Amino acid sequence: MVQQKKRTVKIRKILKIAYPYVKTQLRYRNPFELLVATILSAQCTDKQVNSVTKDLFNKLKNPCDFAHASSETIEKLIRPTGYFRNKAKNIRKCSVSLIEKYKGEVPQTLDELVKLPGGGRKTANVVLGAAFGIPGIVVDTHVTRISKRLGLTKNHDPVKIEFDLMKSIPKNEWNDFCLQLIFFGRAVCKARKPACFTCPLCDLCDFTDKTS
DNA sequence: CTCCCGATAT
DNA sequence: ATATCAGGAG
Repeated sequence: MVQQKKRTVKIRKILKIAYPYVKTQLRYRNPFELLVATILSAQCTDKQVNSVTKDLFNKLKNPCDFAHASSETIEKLIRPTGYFRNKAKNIRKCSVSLIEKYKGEVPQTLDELVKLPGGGRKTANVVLGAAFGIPGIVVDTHVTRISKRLGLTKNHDPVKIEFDLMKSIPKNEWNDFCLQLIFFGRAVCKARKPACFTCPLCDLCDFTDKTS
């Protein structure tokens, strides 16, 4: 629909003005550190991830270090991020896989990244975008919530939302657009108490908050 | 679908 | 006390 297309263009323009320079808040020095940090970021704030990765990457520097470390060692280092048993196990399996399949390097395609233990489409697209500059739609909790509120999708399935956004957003803006939604989601269009009164998109949005 | 789970905001 | 945080595996 033509109206819907124009609305999407307006939304993109306003978000670009509100968040002109977006970059992941996850701290990392190489693709492998970003991969680990992104696995740790599941159901956890970036700030909380950064608080453990400083010490974590000081002690375990590469896939080989993680592969040889015990699960207990990794668990202790990442505990504050939650889901620490699953995450420790996944990061170790992921490191083993990187060594066996890719000589310890992080692969640069979506198909290869999604097959790594502990990393799904969201993790894969974060790594592709931030570490390698390859366009990808990152569907996390913020992107899901806001896409629905703004009517950019009617779907609930993250993969369907990813493909809906791929169709309506120019490819060279996929990464920035998702990061803009995430910053916007943290500051304004929050899950719990959205700040609709100060929202720059309120005229383009039909969502009404029922919790306040 | 359920389970994993600590830290923080409300 | 409860909802939420750059989700993924079984």
